[in-house]
Amino acid sequence: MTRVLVVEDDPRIAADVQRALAHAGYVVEVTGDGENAWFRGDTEDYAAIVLDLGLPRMDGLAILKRWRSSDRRTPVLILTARGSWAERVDGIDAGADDYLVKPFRMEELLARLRAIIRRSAGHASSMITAGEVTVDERHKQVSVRGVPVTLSPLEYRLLVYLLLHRGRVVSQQELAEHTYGPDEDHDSNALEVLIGRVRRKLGTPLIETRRGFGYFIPERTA
Amino acid sequence: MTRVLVVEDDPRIAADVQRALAHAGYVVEVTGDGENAWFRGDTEDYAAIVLDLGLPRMDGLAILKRWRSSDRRTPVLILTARGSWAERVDGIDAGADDYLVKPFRMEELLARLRAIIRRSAGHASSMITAGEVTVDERHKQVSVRGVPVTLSPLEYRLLVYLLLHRGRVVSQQELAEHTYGPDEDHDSNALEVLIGRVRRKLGTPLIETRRGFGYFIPERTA
DNA sequence: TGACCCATGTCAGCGACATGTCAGGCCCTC
DNA sequence: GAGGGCCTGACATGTCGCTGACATGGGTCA
Repeated sequence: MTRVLVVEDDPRIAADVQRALAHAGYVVEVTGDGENAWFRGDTEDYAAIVLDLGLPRMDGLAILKRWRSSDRRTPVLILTARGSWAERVDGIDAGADDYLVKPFRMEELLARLRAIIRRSAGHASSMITAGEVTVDERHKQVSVRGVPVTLSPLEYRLLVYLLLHRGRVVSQQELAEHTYGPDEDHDSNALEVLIGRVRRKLGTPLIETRRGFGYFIPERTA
Repeated sequence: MTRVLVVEDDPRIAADVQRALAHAGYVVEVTGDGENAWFRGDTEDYAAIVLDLGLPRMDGLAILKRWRSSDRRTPVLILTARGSWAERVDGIDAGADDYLVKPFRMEELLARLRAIIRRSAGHASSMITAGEVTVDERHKQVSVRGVPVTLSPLEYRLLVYLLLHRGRVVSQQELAEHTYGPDEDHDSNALEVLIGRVRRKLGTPLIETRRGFGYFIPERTA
């Protein structure tokens, strides 16, 4: 099963692409909204993302940069109306894996998509491990020393984000943004409570507190 | 000797397909007339049938349904100009074994034809099993511990999708998209009701709920 | 045509769980 | 040792998913 996210606000193109991809055997999800796209790309697990530049609400390049800066390495294929060289460079710089100018032939989209998925196949693993804790993205399940632990959606998202950024201190604000979504006000201590619950469920010291800076999961745990 | 019937009224396409199939070693018969196609499919014995929708005199889907309702199980590959999801679903529901959108590459037609012929040769590749539940995709039949269970079309589609993706958590949104088709409004709890009905009919715990994540069928069931 | 049947959607209520809020306590830091 | 950052338990509220009952609507058969 191969899931692909299509981010495109023109409904006609979106429908065409969706049909072609579905027919090629992908499981396709479509969104035309930038915020939504960013959030899904950040929290869900896709084999690849087809990203239109020029979206309402949030620019495609901005979304891509945010994914990359938070370490989501899902391969991204950019679509753009204009084919200017500068824009192409911007896209590649922002971390796109390939680039396609509209209008394009559907076969070409399919070919390029296959290519970037194949290329990325060597990297992606859906298991994340740190210390005694293992996260299985396919099952959305966490285990400690092999024993399954049930986390709620928010707890899960928080833990995965910290794990993806292990070896680095993650500030409360950053963590909140990636757990709850963007532009959520947070003056409360909900995040601290959440951290506490995750710690208790894991039952093993994993998430460290860096007083005044944020939270931290060590890179190598013996 | 492998006979294939091609039902296609566009003479150019018909000629192309005939040439390609003949070249691939099939014995090819062509007709562009719906009545005639139905009659031959009903009385002759083909390894497979390539069926264009949108024929004069008798609609392709209607032909297919008549064959199926009189128990002709010859594998059918549908051709259609439009690739709408609804149409695809209709085709599959009517008993088509596969589906191809025009324009298509001849290699793809050949590959899919080989696939449905091989599948129909009696191999179990169209059987899905998980735990005590078995689904025979060819005959669209579900049984639990060998006892047949009757599912409605929607229930069946939902179950098959979950089974095809067993070992992975499938979100409600994804499941709804593949059960009802894309761009359907989804504010109701119809999907939950459907899940409930499938569970009751199966009578055995198979579909697990991952609260907040989606539904899940385990990969290996003892 | 009318009487039924089946598939499906809708709704309301329930129970369980998820999450936010708050208050008090701990502990590090200066 | 005072203050602020962080933790934790208890509680309140919200949300999710399940279920039974009913409504609807398309098909079928006499």
